[in-house]
Amino acid sequence: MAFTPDARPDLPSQYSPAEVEGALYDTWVQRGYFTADPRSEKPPFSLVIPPPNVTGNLHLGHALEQSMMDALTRRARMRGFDALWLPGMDHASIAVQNLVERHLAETEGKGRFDYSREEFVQKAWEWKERFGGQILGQMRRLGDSVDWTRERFTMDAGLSRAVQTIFKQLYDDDLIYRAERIINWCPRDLTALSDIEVDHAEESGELISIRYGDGGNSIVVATTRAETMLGDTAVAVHPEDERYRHLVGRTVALPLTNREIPIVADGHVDPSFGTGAVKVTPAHDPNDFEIGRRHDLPMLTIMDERGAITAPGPFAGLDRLEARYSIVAALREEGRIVAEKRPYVHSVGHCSRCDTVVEPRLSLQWWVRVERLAKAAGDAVRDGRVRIEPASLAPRYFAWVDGLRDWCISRQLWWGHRIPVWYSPDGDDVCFGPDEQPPAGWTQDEDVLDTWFSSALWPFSTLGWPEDTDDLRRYYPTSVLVTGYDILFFWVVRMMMFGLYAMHDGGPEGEVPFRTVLLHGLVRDSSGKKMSKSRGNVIDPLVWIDEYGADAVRFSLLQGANPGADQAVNEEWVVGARNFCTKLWNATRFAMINGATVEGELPAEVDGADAWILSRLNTVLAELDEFYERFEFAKAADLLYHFAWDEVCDWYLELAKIALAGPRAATTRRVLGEVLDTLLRLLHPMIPFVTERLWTALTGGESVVIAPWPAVHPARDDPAATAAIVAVQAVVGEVRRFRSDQGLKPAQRVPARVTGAGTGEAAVRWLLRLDEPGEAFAATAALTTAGGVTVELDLSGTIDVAAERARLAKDLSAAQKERETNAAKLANEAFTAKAPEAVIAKVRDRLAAAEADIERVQTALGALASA
RNA sequence: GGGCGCUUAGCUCAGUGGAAGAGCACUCGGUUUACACCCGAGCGGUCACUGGUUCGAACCCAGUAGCGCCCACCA
Repeated sequence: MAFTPDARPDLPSQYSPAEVEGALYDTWVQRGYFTADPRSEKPPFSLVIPPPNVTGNLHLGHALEQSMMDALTRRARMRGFDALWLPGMDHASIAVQNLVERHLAETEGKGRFDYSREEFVQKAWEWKERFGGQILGQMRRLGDSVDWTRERFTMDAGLSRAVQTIFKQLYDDDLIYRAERIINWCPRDLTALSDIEVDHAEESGELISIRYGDGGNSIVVATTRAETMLGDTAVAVHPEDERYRHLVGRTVALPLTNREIPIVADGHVDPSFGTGAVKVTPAHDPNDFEIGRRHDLPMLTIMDERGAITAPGPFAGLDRLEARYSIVAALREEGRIVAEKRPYVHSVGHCSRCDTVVEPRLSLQWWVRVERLAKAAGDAVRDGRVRIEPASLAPRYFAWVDGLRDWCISRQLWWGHRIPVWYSPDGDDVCFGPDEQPPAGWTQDEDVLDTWFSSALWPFSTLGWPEDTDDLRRYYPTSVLVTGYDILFFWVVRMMMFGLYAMHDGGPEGEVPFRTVLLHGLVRDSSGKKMSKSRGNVIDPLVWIDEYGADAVRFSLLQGANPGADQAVNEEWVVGARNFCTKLWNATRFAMINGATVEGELPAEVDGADAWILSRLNTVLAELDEFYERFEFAKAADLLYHFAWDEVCDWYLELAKIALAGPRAATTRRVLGEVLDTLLRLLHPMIPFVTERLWTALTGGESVVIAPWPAVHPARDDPAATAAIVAVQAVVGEVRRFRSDQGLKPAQRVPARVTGAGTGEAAVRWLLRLDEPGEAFAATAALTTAGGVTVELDLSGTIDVAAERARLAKDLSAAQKERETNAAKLANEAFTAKAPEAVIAKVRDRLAAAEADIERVQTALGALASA
């Protein structure tokens, strides 16, 4: 079978991603492909990037998230939407402040308070300029089709204006207030933290039982935090606890101090825990704070903001931990320690940023009153205005919004949005909007806002809010939000609350920030462990991009992206994805060498492999669209991988080699062009670079970025052609297996008679290296398949009778087992009475097939015996 | 303490009522003119365990064991 190359490919023989990716990306941006146009006739499709923190580098989780978003955006663009993917970064208040502090300590040997606030903030801006650029560069390397003309930063002028505006609205609506409560305090970062910025970990500590008071007036309390006893202002017992009823209302002497504290009855106390009596430290424990409020107890702060004891006496100045040991020792000396349980495992809160043990602390802070906002956020999902994908994660969302407590939004930090409240010299406080000027002599609140406060505005602040802009009208609500399930509480809930509050659409309730929330899982290492610096298993996506190309990294991540599920990654998968790109490269080269074209209409008369592959294209496209609608990236990637490799490359291109040498070569060239053109478009959202390079070379078109998404052509469905190819595949598979079992070298040509293959005979002969039967032809083996194709081979003198007999015996026993299984089912009256007709028919077919198989194998065994 | 999820081939994972799947790894064969980053052929699983429902269970129900995650004011 000979064919003559009639065209030189415009493609080198090897693909080098590094050489083309950067240039392609720059061209896309220059040509404005990624720039959305609010005046466009096209329907809008929009999404905002979860703004990466300006803390340094992107990790594989970002790469996964952005690969998903880019695939969605690029596909929408190809489908004719005016697609906007809005990029940007988050100032990450506490995280960046910590990094800048560490950086300054290392480089200049100074602490935060060695700088003025202005100097420090300036240093943080320098940090942002330096590392923010790095992140944007990584996004370019990955190929993100973001609209750079709309890039935003949470601390830029427009977003700062949005922050101040909504703060004032909430303040005026009495949804922001200032109050003294117990908050989570980080003694290292010297700031308040919200509940979700505290990580709890089981730790082994000690449970110390201490006798308060003496004689008949004594009571034993148990504590893990003996040092806080200096701030005790009561002992609480359960109101119905008979053991202590007589003590309620009396006082006991607090050891190591000369204070008398009351014994109160409170329902919060669990009589079955410990001694059933609990010490009450209202200023240093959230529970005790509540008890204190109910019983009007004094709130005694005994520690400073760094966790050192301030209560006067021998312990003053000691750190909380030192104080604990000293106080226990002192109590022991006084004989007040009744019991010590060590180790005692309990949960301890840590600062999620610096891991310091958090100190509950009575403090004056700003709060968002969340009840009404959280209700609206919950209802929007409950009534279907927002869809959470996968739906199995919705309960987590509800559990959160339905139990949300007021949100502490003030932070004692410098890097962030300063709280827009000013104090008069008399101490009055007034909130000012962005266009208002506080009177001279007033001073602004020192605190900044929780970084999630500005993040919560991201879907509309980035589009111009509070101004009534074209972008805002057109792109809000955004189409979909893609983020990790671990960010559901931090970010998604808050965007819902603020979006519904701020984005009024004439109705009583605002418009949702997005239609769908798509939650992805975490990227883990190859053995399923979480990536972390301390484990040393963090992988920099750039390293893999350098080695295998951005497409390979993207595709391997998407291959593992099952909705809501974590995924383990390892380098071998990236290698596999790289190999896939190479495969596409070579397939396209092959097509071009052989004159594949996209010029002109497809011929009306198409048959054989050409008809089959066009028919398959329809099916694949329909399945692919279905997977995309359900955000099944892994399945979409798998579908295209197998279609491209197994069907297009392994079968269609091989079969095309025959057609290209025959009278229908022109048709096949056109179909080859059509198939690769379509395949490359379908793959482009996932692997943009290699598809762009190949598609432009193949078609001469401007760019696949702006090429239309392929359509299903019902007229190309061809069940007959499909059945014919399936029959060829079946017999080819069977004979290949036979040849392999017989130890025939692949190149060994064998005389054979082929019957029942129709026009597929040439293909069967080509693929199996079969010669025409000569005059001395004597069939020594016959293979028939379900498609009705028979191949008789002449292996005179070379056949390994024993090997083939063993093989056939194995087939026979499998077929017999199959026959028995299905016959038994049909003999079962319960089955035939209750099973659906389709299932029964299937079993009948299988029985018939098994019987045919048995006959075929027995015939073959007979032929073998006479050979 | 409460809630949720997982357990399928050596590894990482699909499959949620009608014949056990993929990728990688492994074995054998290959200088077939797009591709060895390749081609062809294979090996490999009582679907954690025990019971139940059903004509039929990897899939539904109950329980057991192991692993993981989330929430929580475990003094």
